[in-house]
Amino acid sequence: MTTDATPRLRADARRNRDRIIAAARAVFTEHGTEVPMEEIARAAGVGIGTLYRRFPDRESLLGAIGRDAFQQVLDEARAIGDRESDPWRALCDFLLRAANLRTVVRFSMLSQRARAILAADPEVEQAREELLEILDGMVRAAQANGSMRPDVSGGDLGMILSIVLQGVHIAPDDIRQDASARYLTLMLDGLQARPGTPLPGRPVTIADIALVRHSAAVADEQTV
Amino acid sequence: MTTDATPRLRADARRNRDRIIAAARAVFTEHGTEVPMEEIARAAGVGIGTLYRRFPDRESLLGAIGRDAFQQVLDEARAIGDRESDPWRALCDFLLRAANLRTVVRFSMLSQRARAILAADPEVEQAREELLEILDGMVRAAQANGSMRPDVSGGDLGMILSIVLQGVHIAPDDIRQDASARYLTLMLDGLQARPGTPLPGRPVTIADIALVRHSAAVADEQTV
Amino acid sequence: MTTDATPRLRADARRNRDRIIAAARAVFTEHGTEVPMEEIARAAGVGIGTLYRRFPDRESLLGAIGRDAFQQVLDEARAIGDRESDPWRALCDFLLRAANLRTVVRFSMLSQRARAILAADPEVEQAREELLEILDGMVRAAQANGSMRPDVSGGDLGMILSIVLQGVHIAPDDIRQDASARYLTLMLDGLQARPGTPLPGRPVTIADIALVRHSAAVADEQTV
Amino acid sequence: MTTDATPRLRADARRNRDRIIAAARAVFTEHGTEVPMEEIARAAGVGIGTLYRRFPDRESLLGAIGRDAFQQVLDEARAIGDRESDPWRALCDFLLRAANLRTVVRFSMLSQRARAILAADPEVEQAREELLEILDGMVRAAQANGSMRPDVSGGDLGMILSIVLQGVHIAPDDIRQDASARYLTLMLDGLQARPGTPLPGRPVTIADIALVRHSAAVADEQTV
DNA sequence: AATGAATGAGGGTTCATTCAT
DNA sequence: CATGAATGAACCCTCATTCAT
Repeated sequence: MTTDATPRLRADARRNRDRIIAAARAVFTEHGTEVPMEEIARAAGVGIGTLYRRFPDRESLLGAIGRDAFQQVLDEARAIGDRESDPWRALCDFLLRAANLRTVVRFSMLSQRARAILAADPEVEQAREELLEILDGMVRAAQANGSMRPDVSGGDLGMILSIVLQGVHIAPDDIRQDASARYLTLMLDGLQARPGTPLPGRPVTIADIALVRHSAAVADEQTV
Repeated sequence: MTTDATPRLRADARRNRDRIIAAARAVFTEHGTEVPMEEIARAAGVGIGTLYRRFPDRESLLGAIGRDAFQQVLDEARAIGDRESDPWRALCDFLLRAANLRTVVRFSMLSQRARAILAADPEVEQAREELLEILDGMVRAAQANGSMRPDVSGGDLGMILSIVLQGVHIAPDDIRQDASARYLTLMLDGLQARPGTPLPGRPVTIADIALVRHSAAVADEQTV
Repeated sequence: MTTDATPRLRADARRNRDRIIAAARAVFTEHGTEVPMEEIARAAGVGIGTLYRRFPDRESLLGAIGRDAFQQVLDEARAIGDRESDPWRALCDFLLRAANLRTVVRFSMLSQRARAILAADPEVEQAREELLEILDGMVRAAQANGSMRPDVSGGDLGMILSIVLQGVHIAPDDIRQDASARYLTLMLDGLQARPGTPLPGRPVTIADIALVRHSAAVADEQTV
Repeated sequence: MTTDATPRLRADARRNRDRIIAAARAVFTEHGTEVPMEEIARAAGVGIGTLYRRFPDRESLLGAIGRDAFQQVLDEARAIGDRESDPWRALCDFLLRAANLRTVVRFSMLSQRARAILAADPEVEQAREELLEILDGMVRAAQANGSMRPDVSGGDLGMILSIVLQGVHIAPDDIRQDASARYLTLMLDGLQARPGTPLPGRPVTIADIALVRHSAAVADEQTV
């Protein structure tokens, strides 16, 4: 469940670590990344001291969850790449499945702080880059065989994924269940349009959004 | 700039009030709705006491900004309705202009707390409802004249707007500038598709998302 | 209403001053001497600025009220001394009437701060001393003619007055109305007892309690 | 020292809790119930955080002290009832001993807030009621055997106790030491007087002062 | 190793007092 | 003069983190 180089942990310590990560993921997702650490400890059923023994501060906990999450999405992406030969289908498939993993990614967008932490984590950064590469490959291939409009690039797909995965807060539960898939599908229909309406801005390449570290440090929380 | 029933305020007090609202809007947008009040005061160039004199707590400040923001968007919507006779063009126009106002709306999605405050404000609620009605009218008209796919409803547009206005955090500034318009345009192309890919879920009506108050109270922060 | 050497005040200023004193007396009595100054201004129907123009700080307001109150009690005491020749009757009369003025004195017991302010006010101090002298005279005379037990002194009567004027907080209104008079009467019956139960401690002279300034400064709020 | 249902506290925590209660009792008595919490923490020799961990707010601390205090007085009352067969002697004994505990009761009269808190505490309320019952029993018995004047009732004794326990603030320390006992003794002599001076008001029954909750809520701080 | 107690810095809010209108 | 706006120091309380049991 984690990719840390955790040398060797007593069985019970290992168990505690996993419970903490799972609890933190749930609590962060539900109440934001600024919840009291004590609440996480409670949700994990451990003492606050134990939580701090495993994760010396909030950052390290966020980092661990982020690594975990990116790794899962990356695995998914690789699997799809291996299995699906039609690039458009692969892209749709990946986006919709990534949507299924959205909860594990979303908290990374909740706070400036969380973002900075993830951006600073080399392991996260690397997974993210590979993910973008895969997306870019799918996009190029789909454009090459004419199934996708040509005025977008791999980075646009990353942007779209980010946008849709954030979810909405204004709808009742049942509608939220389907929301990501529903609006991703609309977006995908838009991506097929040829000729489509001219798009404002310019194609966003994966390089444009690769170096979160620097741009984000500057641009901070200003969002769009 | 505000819609409060502010009976009569000395000129300097009035000026301060406006500066506070403007500063708070900026700071909330930039650093989230939980920033220290002191920071808002500093940004507004007033003492913390002045801030509290005008807005007895964070809620009331959030409420004032929210009322302001919704009012602006609503005015825009009405103006477009009056001016533009082609419903599809009206819809595109409105969405893209609303995007220009996104920063003033976005903070309402930043925290559970902010959401609850806005949902509890009758003036906000009313503006929101009228906004949805206008959207719904545009959608019906556009569908009636064949310029929009029939498997969506007014609430879907509300959802789309919400999603896109949240913005992304992963891109450098110049790209974020255009992001909303760019992806809204893609989405609009998807909305023209006939026949489009079958959409997961069901059409979201404006009634579905009208009563934020209750559904949100239950669903809380879980988001999609 | 005041004894200040207030040179000459415009009629409206004078009116404001009196309204403030009256309002402050009421508000202090009802809510303690630490109420927000703003509340006093509101009760007086003046702006906070006006309040501060007349009384540069809380101390001076407390002082003014205290001087006023002591003066009233002192006038009463003198009048009784002039009118009543039987010392026991004079004493009873005075104590019971002072009880009627208790609200204007009581706040001086509410807070250490108020006490210190009054103790530091020469005018108050002088009125207080004269009051004690009068009490002492009554006591000596009553003891001389055999109507009062001999094992008490003038200071004891000051103590008793203080104690009873503080009132109780545990009773409903109607009972509180009569409480001071009722328990003072009991106390007076005790003071007639000859021979009475031996009293703990020693007679408290007026000298014992004259120099509030010093003893109180040390003993502070320790109360009994 | 406390009657809380404190499940099981680590030894050091227990020790801290007791130190806090003791310190708070002293500080409240000395400086009023509105002293900064920090001062209490300092007096107890603990950090402010520890204080708040044990007592989540000022109320709960006041409540704990109040329960403690009433319990002690009640125990005393019961013990005297068991040991002393002469009702008049029992009464005197009790009043004078309760006087020894006055500091622990007195703060309950310092502020409207403290009073409301105590009134709202069921445990306090119950102890108070039992105390009044005991007093009432003593009064009736003493009147039955002719050792007390008949024109008073149990509630009067409650009133007297309240009044005298409040103490005085105008005397130097050595005199304050004996004050309660001294003036209670005078009062008791008054209570023996047969026939005594007719008392203003009417006998106060224990029922009259039993329901602090309601009457006090209305009458508030107006005191006598 | 796990626990939960202790700590204190930091943010929210109030209010005494000063100052511009 | 009267007014009410502006200010900031002070106090309440929370919570991240450290440390004794």
